[in-house]
Amino acid sequence: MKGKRTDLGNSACGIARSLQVIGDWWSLLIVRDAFQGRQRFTEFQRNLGLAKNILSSRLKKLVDAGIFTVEPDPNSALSHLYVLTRKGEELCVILVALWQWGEDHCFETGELDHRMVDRATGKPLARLTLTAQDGRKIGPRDFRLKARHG
Amino acid sequence: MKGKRTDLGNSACGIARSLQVIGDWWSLLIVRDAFQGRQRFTEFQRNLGLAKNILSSRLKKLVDAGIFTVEPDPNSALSHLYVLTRKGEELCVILVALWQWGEDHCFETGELDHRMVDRATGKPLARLTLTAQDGRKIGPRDFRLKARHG
DNA sequence: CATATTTAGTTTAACTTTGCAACCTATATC
DNA sequence: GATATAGGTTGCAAAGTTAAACTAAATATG
Repeated sequence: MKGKRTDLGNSACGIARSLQVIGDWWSLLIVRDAFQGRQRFTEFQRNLGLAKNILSSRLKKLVDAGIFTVEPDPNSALSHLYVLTRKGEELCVILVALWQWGEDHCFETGELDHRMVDRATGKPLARLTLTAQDGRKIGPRDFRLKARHG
Repeated sequence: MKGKRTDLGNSACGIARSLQVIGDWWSLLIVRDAFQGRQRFTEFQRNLGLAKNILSSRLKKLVDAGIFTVEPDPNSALSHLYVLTRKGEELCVILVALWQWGEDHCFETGELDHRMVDRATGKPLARLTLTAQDGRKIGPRDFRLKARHG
């Protein structure tokens, strides 16, 4: 069996499992657009500029994975809406983590003209930081994976 | 120009910029392995089981992007070490966000046998949560993108 | 010293996935 | 009835992935 993308869906690693679902090239960008209020096939397609067959297959995969549900569109009988589930909404942490890292490391100074802000106050979100159970902030080398039983 | 992957590197979106760098199928898994202490080509290759040419091109891209530096191996003149830079270490937040989401949504109950723990205490990390500047925890619908100047 | 092994790749050939354009179907609107 | 819109499907070309073979240098072994 050659040329086939490795299946990470049975890995013991939570990161690999997540990537199996949302690690495709367009998936997280579709979810990002959904957070910005887009709901229809055509809205995603126009905004992202990806081919319709790819969008179709990604949406199918995301619906199968329980990240979107398909709802009827109250305004149009031939259109339907892709609505984020709870599982999909919880991807917000990953999106913000990606945004903050990109903001820090992937723009020239002054190049970035948007901010991720609190809807209530319009002020930027606080930075996501790794935190221990007791509330201590911890650094990038202060965590590890631990087997549960022995 | 057909069949070519869209370049997200000039997008105004921080998420798209991040994905341009670390959105490839294997890149974040290589970084994950680096956090677990792996440093050599062969260690990555054996552990991840990916083809060597793919590992070679991913490592090249990650070095170019400033996520790894190549250092000489003090124990072997023909081996060298891939060492995470500061920029690479700051991906920890993204990895933990992916881990926690995967832990919640991508395993059957009892299937997951590892935990992401604080190295000092051995206890699981606190959950990453979106937080406003004043410390309020906010939900998945309480943030948005805002243009910086008008 | 000669041979074998290890490390870190590169090259090649077969195969899979992605991407674009063009086409299709069903409903709605003029 | 003609046209537009939403949401696809199909066919083909390009790019990505794989395993396996091959290089080349450094080290280990006999």
